[in-house]
Amino acid sequence: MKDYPDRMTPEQARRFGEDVLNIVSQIPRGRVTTYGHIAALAGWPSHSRMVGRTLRYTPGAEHLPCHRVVNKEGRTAPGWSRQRILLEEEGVRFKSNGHVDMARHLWELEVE
DNA sequence: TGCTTGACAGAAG
DNA sequence: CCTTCTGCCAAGC
Repeated sequence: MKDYPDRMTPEQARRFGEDVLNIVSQIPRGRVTTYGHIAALAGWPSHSRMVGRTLRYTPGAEHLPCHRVVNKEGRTAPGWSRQRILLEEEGVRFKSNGHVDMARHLWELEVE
């Protein structure tokens, strides 16, 4: 019974970061995916917040399609209004409440 | 060592 | 629909 959370070793953290960037680079144009999905694919389902941290603070993430990552409700990143513009330029539709129409654009990488 | 901060998620009101 | 709270967990201070 773990009454304490698993902690990432430096090696696991490094690997996690790689996987996150790797997955983000595969999001197709005009589609979006979520922080939670990426975290789960990387093997750390409870680390959705770490995905956001990685994208924001990792140098080099800017030239990846990180604007295609939104939260589960289709909300864009707080304080990054340009994200919406970038998505709309790819044809992503937003609902009247300002959220991405997830039913239409959600993309999930399949694993065999 | 302890408290605060988030590019999150889910539940509650 | 929106706000607020709790759980989450690495980073900052």
